[in-house]
Amino acid sequence: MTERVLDLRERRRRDTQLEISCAALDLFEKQGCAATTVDEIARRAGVSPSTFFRSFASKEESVLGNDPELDVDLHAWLASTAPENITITGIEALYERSVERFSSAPDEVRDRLLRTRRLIGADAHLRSAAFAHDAMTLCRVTDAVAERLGGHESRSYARLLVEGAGMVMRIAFDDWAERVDGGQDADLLDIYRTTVRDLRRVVGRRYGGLGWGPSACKRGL
Amino acid sequence: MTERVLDLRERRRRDTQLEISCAALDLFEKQGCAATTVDEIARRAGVSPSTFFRSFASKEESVLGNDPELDVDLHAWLASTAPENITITGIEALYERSVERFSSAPDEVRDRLLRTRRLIGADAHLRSAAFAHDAMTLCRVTDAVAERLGGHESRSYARLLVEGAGMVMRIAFDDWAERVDGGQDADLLDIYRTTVRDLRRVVGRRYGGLGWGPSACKRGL
DNA sequence: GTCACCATGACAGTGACTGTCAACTTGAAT
DNA sequence: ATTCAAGTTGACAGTCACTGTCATGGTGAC
Repeated sequence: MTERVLDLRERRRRDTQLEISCAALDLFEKQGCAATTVDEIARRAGVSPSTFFRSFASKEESVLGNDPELDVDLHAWLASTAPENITITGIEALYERSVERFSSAPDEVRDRLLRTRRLIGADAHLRSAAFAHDAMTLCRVTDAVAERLGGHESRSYARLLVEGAGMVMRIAFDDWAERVDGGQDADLLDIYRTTVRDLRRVVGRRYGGLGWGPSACKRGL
Repeated sequence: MTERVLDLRERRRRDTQLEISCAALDLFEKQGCAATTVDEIARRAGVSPSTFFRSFASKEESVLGNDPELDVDLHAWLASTAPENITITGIEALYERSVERFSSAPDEVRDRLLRTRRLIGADAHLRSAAFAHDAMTLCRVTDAVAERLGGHESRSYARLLVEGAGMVMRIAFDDWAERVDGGQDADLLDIYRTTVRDLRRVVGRRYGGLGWGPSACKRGL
């Protein structure tokens, strides 16, 4: 069994998955996620429901993709970076590369992302599913980061790093979709960088530095 | 129809929900969430499956509670705070009050929270559900905050505020459960405050200030 | 006592998801 | 060309989550 075989089958597998994702996206846009059945998606994609569930765990997952290169980048980065240099800045840089990949991807790919985030913005149920989907990804990333951090920092610290950066990415995507839908010709990379900076603006204050500590809260209400 | 009626029925309703939550918690601990059916939970709680679904949308939701007073606090705070004073510090203070409520709650209440977070830490599927559950709550909070912020800041900014604070809360809860399980007598409120400070430690650097910007990433890999 | 209201349970129905099995495809070895 | 091995697929049965409807019964108000 040479590599070529695996590559060939892998490629076919991805083709099928793409077919399913596109079918699901079309149907979700046309009639909503709730009103769409897996059978319908499978039929439109030209496969059986069995095959659908071999590729995706649920109809929601079928439109929620991941950037596979992100994983590769992450592990390369972790391997080449000393624990004390593992910061949110580094993880944000990884995500920025991913954003760049999307920005310079063919229109078709960028369009699919846009349509997906548009659905997520419009459908609460899908939004929940997207969060759940992210949670699993982020958990894997956190495991890898925490392991590399070793005793340097706690697992909670690793979670703050990873989930913080993930949050920024998620918000940037949604903001981008919202702006594009609003008629602006928004640039995804610009928005991502702005959101990263906004995070500093949001968090860049001392805790309790304002008059609104918990005690003031008690008094005020 | 006086208020007393509503109050009485509401109280009974809450009793039923609590009964269901406890039954679900027990069963999830004993045999896992996946191996537990809604029928089983309902039977143990002494209600019909119909009644179960009248209270909770899914078996996962049945163990994922919310602090109802948080909502009250939030709206009071928003009403009494000028847009330019709406910061993450304020939201963190609200959450801190909620944490205080839990910290000083009866053992039984605190125990239920602990057991829930323990399950969430151990079961990936439940963790996803918890994220999805949080997503809906955070979205409502974001709506309220964004409305109050008005034109002052973008919706993305509001999301960073709300989801950032929510992330800290979530991580603090899980950290607490993990420590308690590890044998330490961890204090929830201490952990929450530490996590809030850790967020500053994580984010308190300039973006791109390290040698690991995106371009370095391209070179290095 | 009676009325209005609402909570509950029974039930039927749909659709998500799982596991299994037989048929088929395809690259590889002879 | 034939055969083999491995993996992919679709068909099918089964379980369970979840929804909607309806009749029943309990409860407080008058």
